[in-house]
Amino acid sequence: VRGTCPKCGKPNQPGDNCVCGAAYTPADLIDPISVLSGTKPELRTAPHVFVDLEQMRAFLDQWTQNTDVLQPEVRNELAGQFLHEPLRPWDISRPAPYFGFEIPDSPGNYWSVWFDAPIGYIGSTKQWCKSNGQKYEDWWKSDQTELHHFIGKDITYFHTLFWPAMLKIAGFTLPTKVHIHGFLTVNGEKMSKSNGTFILASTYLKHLDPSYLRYFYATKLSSRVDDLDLSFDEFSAKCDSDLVGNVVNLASRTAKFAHQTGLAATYPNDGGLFEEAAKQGGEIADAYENCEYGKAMRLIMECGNRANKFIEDHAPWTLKKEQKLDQLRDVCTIGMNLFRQIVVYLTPVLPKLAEQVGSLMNAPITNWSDAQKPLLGTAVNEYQHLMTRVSQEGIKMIIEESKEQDDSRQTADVGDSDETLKAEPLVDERISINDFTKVDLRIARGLEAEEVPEARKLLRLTLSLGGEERRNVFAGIKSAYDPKDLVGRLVVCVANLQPRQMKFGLSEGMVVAAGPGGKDIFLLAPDEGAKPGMRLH
RNA sequence: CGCGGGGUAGAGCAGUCCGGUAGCUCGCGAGGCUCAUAACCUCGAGGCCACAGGUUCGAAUCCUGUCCCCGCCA
Repeated sequence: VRGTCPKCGKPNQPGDNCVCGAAYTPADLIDPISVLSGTKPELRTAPHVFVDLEQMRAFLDQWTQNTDVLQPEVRNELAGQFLHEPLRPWDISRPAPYFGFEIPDSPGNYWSVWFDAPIGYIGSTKQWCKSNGQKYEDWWKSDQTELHHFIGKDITYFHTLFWPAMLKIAGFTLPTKVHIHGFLTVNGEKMSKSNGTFILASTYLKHLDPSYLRYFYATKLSSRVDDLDLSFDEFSAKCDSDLVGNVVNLASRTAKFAHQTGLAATYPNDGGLFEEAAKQGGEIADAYENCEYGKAMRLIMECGNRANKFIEDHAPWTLKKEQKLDQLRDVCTIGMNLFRQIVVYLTPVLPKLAEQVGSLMNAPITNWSDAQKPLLGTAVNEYQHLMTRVSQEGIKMIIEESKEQDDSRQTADVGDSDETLKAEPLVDERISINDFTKVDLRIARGLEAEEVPEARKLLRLTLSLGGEERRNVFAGIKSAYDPKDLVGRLVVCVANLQPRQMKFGLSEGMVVAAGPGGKDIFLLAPDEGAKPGMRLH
């Protein structure tokens, strides 16, 4: 809705604010016009259901301001933005048409998504408990439970005001912490389909290893609500230099030798490097715990720098040339252990790498404390690249492919096979439009459905074509459909088929379905909105 | 004066709570090494820490004011 600003009189302003700085509601606009239809919107009234949040004032003040469940900037924002004046009643209903659940004592109204969506957190726990022999109350009504929400900043107040108020009043476990992240931009801009930066995870996965993205995000994330930019140049540079050039390079430089020498039985003198990195374990763990992932990555990379310098200084390649095999084994034992230690620290971010290193060194990484003690006296398997540099080709493909998903020129290239055509070739003979219109195809609703016990394939259906119009139909879909799933649903039927007497009764039509048969029979169903009796054209 | 956040080398950031030689990664320049995936190591250039005042022996850090950017307003 656009219209004339009620404050300064400037025409063609949006429904909520004007370039003059005024903020208002669409109803305040002078001469409002719908930008879609060009017509004047009409004002309607409808009953809504509200939660009187202000009644939770004392709790919300205390919970948001005097605990550490929220990040400081979020706490401040709530104090200045919402809590400095009486909380407005929260409108939790939406009139039909809406999705979700109708409000039992307010027919025609549905729960607003942010009223019922968080309840899904409880619902999913309940579902999990059901299949794991537990009770959801033991989680959601327990002071033993730690409840952490990780959310984007756009849904801050749902999770910091509305949701805790709901939990509080219902006597449920309150969040231990609400961790709020900023938005993700790509190459410095809002994600956009036309720029190819609206990237689906599935598109990314087709071309690049998820390890890169996981690591990159980790280096950029802190406990603060900062936005995060996925710049592909920085992304490649970071992954190449940190993961390939620093971390994995350690194994690249020593594993080949270590494969020949094995690891020493006692840990050689490394000038305190392992010890130093082991001591940092606590600091790194704290950084993870506090969601300071960037800091954790920085600390870990420092370990890598020190280790690479150690290799440089002790030149295993020279030892190899001079056949000083004991020394070579010692240097490689150190190099591999410093490497493994780093991989342990990276496990939360790079689980796949941890797994690979586990099998490379014949000792799975299973625990944080694996970084505290060197691995000794074992063999090292033949080294293969653990990670490669980020493929620029892959990035290009991701962007290209994302562009193709642009709304304005939709294409679907999902690689459908031609098996179906081989099974049933296209018909060569052409028919006229008149031939086609002779077939009276109608939307029908299943009213009754039952198995025909004596028949191998048949179900008997009663279909409604709207009003009192009924058809008794035998359909060969017994192998694919349960009768109770057909009652109430819409199908497509041939309404003017010559009735035919069968052994089990009179069949007065046909239900159309696709597929070769057996379990693979697929009834046709219309899109939302179709009604029984509508004809197919 | 609506509210919140931010302004530190070309880029991305740390350091700011608890004042004491301005740091990391990438990029750039020079050299080294050659085990490693154009990798690694050393050295260097590059910053009046947005601006202006104040407090202090000492301020990126504390205080006040100004400018600019970003986000939010159920």
